[in-house]
Amino acid sequence: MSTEITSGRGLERRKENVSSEITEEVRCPICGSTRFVQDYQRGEIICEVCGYVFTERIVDRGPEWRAFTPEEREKRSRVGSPLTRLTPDSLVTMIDWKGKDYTGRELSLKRKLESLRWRKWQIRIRMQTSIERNLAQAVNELQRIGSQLGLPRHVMDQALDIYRQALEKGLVRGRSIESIMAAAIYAACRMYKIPRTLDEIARYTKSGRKDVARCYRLLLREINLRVPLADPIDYVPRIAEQLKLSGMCVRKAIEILKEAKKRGLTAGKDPAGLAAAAIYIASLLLGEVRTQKEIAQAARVTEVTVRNRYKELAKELDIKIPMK
DNA sequence: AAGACGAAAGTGGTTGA
DNA sequence: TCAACAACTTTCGTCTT
Repeated sequence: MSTEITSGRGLERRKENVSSEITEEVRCPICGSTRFVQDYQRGEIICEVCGYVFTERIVDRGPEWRAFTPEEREKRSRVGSPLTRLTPDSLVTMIDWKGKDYTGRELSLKRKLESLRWRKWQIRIRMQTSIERNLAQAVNELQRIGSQLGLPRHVMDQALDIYRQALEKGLVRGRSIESIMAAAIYAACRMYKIPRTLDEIARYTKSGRKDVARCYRLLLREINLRVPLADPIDYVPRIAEQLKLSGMCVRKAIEILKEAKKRGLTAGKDPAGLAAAAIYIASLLLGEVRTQKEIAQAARVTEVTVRNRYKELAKELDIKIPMK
């Protein structure tokens, strides 16, 4: 495909493309789907697949729209505190389960069944919309945290999927959307072996690390997530990259860690500390010396931890550290 | 002077009664 | 809910290069 940026015609064509993209080819930024539900009353476009809510308003929908929507929309598009419901439960007609009509007369069996069915659907629909609304908020959080951490798309998808499961199981009720979402993100990172610590993720939330950790454990317990144990090997490339160490050094460090794992030296130890120690040893063996302090900073642990781990590893694996 | 080392006390989280 | 516990951090003094 050739791009004609220099010619006038090319520019025209590009303009056309852009405008047609906006009116027709809208894709959901979360799941990429092109199917949407339009909610004119609220002025929202909702992704049919993942429930993402576009904040852009739908334009030109009847005269009375324009009259009252701007501030309405202002109110609704705000992120943060929950929206006040305009129609409290007391104002909504609720179909009840008693088989009587409004005068108190018994209904026929057929009518009874019908009314039960209606009631069922009413509850279902209401649940559906509350889930959607919650999900829309959650997606906002996901995007915010995810973009700050620079997470790839498939991890965000996984996080959203975990969150939706949690929501459907009613685990979010009574807890903040933010912390459950943070926990889901953490779980997704672990599943895809993307080394992000709980601290890094919790840093971008208002609800501290403790809360996120509690939610994470809740998710593990209630949804049977298959999250592999944190592996120190996953941390190696990132730390080594920060320290500008060679590929040889990375390979050596991984080799050390594999051996350590085989001998059961890694259980219960902070994976970042282990990775740091292995890198330290590898760097000494290969003459690409870095100080304990540098490595500790890159791995986000203290020198003392690096030291303790490296002493342990060197002793147990019989590695002789060459003296400079 | 900088880095490595190790001891001691403190911290936050887990586990089991 | 509490205490015991292991891992990790902080701090600091000493030794080595």
